Amino acid sequence: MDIEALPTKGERTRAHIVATAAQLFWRRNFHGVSVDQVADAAEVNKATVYRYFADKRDLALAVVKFNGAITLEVFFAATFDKYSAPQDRLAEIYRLAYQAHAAIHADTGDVFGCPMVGLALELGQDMPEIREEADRVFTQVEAYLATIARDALASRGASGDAETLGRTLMQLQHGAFASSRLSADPSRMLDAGKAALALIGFPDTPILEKEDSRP
Amino acid sequence: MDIEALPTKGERTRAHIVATAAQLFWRRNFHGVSVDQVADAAEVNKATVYRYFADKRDLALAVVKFNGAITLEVFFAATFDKYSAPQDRLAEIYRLAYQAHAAIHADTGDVFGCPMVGLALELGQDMPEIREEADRVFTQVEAYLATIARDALASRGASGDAETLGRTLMQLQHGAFASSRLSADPSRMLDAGKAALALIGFPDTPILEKEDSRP
Amino acid sequence: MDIEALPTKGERTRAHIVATAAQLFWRRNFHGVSVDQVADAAEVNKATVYRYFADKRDLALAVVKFNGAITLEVFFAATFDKYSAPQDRLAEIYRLAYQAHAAIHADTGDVFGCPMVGLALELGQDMPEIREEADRVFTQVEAYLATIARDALASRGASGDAETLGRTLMQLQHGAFASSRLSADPSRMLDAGKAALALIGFPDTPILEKEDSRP
Amino acid sequence: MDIEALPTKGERTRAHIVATAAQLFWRRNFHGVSVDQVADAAEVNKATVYRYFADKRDLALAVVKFNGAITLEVFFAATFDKYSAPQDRLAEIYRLAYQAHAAIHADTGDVFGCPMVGLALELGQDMPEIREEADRVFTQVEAYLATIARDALASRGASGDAETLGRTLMQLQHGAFASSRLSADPSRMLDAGKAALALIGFPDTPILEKEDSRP
DNA sequence: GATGAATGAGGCTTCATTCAT
DNA sequence: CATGAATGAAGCCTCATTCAT
Repeated sequence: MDIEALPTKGERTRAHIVATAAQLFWRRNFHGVSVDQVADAAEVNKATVYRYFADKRDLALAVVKFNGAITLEVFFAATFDKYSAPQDRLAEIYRLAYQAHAAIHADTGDVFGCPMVGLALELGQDMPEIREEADRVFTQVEAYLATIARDALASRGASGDAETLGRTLMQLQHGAFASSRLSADPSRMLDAGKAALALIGFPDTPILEKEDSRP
Repeated sequence: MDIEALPTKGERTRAHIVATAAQLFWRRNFHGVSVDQVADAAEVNKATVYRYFADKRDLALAVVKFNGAITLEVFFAATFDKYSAPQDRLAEIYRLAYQAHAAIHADTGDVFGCPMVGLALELGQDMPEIREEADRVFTQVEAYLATIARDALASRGASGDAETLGRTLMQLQHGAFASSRLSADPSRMLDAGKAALALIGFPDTPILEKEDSRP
Repeated sequence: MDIEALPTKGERTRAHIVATAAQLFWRRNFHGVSVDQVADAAEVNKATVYRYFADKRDLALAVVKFNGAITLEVFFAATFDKYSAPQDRLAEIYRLAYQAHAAIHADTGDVFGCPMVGLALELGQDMPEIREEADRVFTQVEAYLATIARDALASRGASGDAETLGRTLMQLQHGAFASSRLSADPSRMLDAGKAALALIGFPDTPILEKEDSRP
Repeated sequence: MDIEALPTKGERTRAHIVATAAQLFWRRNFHGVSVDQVADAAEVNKATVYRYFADKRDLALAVVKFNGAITLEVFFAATFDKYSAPQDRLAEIYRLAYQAHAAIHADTGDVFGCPMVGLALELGQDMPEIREEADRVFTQVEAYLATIARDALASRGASGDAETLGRTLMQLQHGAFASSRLSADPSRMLDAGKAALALIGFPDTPILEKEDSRP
């Protein structure tokens, strides 16, 4: 993640290209961004892009892996380190997602949804590796959410299938990204977050500090 | 919907092109299909496509409208005509979605997810009309689902916010399509269906005929 | 051959592109000419080239076929129509080859050799069809030369194997083109012509009218 | 020729690159081989190639010189040392050429013809030095063949122009390579060898050990 | 009115070559 | 000195779109 810390110049260049492409693909999709634009944005020559990636699709795969790593590390692992109560963890995850989207929305007026799903839907048929990579990431997401579910059931002394609930939470998370993007409204993320907290039996956990102050 | 029934030849040709493009865009995305391929598949000359649609994006918009109409009519309106109990309606909606995906999966080995979301994510940034059209459709979907929620709450004598529940059901439906496609596994649709039925308080409603045999 | 006479506009365009490319590939080789240059020289858009040829190599194959047809028709069939004595036919063939090369040499200072062999050597490993097409043409050339050999043996009442002699004449013809090009000297064609006429037993047949006037 | 014997490491590296490139250019042509591939095959860094050669074309020129040296030394000088009778010398030359091609054909299924002519035809227009270098080599080849012709005429007590015959033999040799490559059939070399031996008046000299058994 | 033919713009990719360590 | 890294210039090809019959 920390590009500066990479040992060789080549690895730094590669990581810089991936991070740049991730931004562009997220905002304008795979087909909406040319390799020229990636190279320009990354301030490298186009041939340098091809030194590190076999082709544009290979770059997309690297971007999906990059996004997957961020998702798992920044959204889940860090949250799990920071909080231990399941409702706090789930609230934090939605809070982070909401804040990220709200910031971008304030900046651009748009909501870009989940960058992995975007790429996987656009390229999945053409490039099964991308779909599979995304699937692998979401299997891990599901495991994190199942842990939250398990802990929540335990803390409430309730019985239930944590794996099934984990899957539902994961699907609801997909829906949160999709409906936020389709409606261009980041607050859909909060709706989903509340529903998710209700699903694990903690309906009143706040996600934002003063969130219910709006009419 | 019934192309044969349209009054003029022009309308039939146009509808035929839309239906053909809808299939192709669904399976191979907008950028994965050329206008040539649409014309070939529809067995019309390419210039004929441009007689009915200003450009390829205009065709995509027509496809989203077409898909929206099918969704609302075939999936929701028809289901509401056929069933009146909320749990039966919800089960039928997921049953239809599952069956459609399972058939395509058996045929192609792939799962293509929601065709509107696919196009909207691919073109949304470029073409706000498409995103807005999809949003409009899902607002109606949400209304149907809120009706189901309202009826379910009423039939159970339970209190709760049907609109909020409708939104959750709609987001879960998005998640069902997304995770089915990402995992290439239509049975994710059933997982979501069960969760949805549980959400409206009818957890034991079967979606398929003999699926409720617990081990 | 007569482009004007082709029935459809498309066929005329295609034939015009082939003829243009044949010139360019002959003078500057396959890799020395870009598709842009072919399109410019033919005064059509580059995409028009790709309407008629799958790719640049497919164009090269068409050029080899075109050159083969010219060789067989203009050099051999026409000569066989015009003359009946074997020595006259052989002399005419070398005369035509010499004159063509001498004219180009006077014009450009260069000698370009056999256009089929040029393309076949440049692309043969990559594209067996081209090598095979050229081989097919030279099998027919060999048959024409075997006929000359047979007639020559018969007219001299000599015995010998016309097929073997035909092959030698064909190989000598290859050598004539090669050594003319390597030395940039069209008169090597005359050297080979004289040797060929000697091989069929008519060593004193003149190829050019006053050719031995030079010191 | 013997790379190991070269005095300095630089000379050895250079010679090694040339020999490697000669193989690659022979089999896949000049434009079919990238400098990267040459460097990889020679197991040197690409910049090392540019240390020894101004550019890729300069490397090609070195390759032609290398091939010319081999041709003159291995094929002609060595043969002239080994045999003194003209028919033996000519037979040996074709034997060597045939054996080399037959071995490669057995190995790869392909016949690659004369490596100098290949490069000269591909680059001749672009790089006159290459054409001229090849021409220089073939002038020497022609001289060797004229010596054979002269000796053959003398040993048969026949009169005739040895220079002219030498040129014919040289052209026939070109034809032998060309038609072998175009037909992908090394035995064309033997056909030409027999014709060459007939031309110098020794038609029954065998090229291979047991090939003269007539049916 | 429908279609074969044509086009301009731009995308992806590769290559020979040079730089900087 | 040798090498990993970088680059500019093209080349091939495709696509959405329009023209002309």
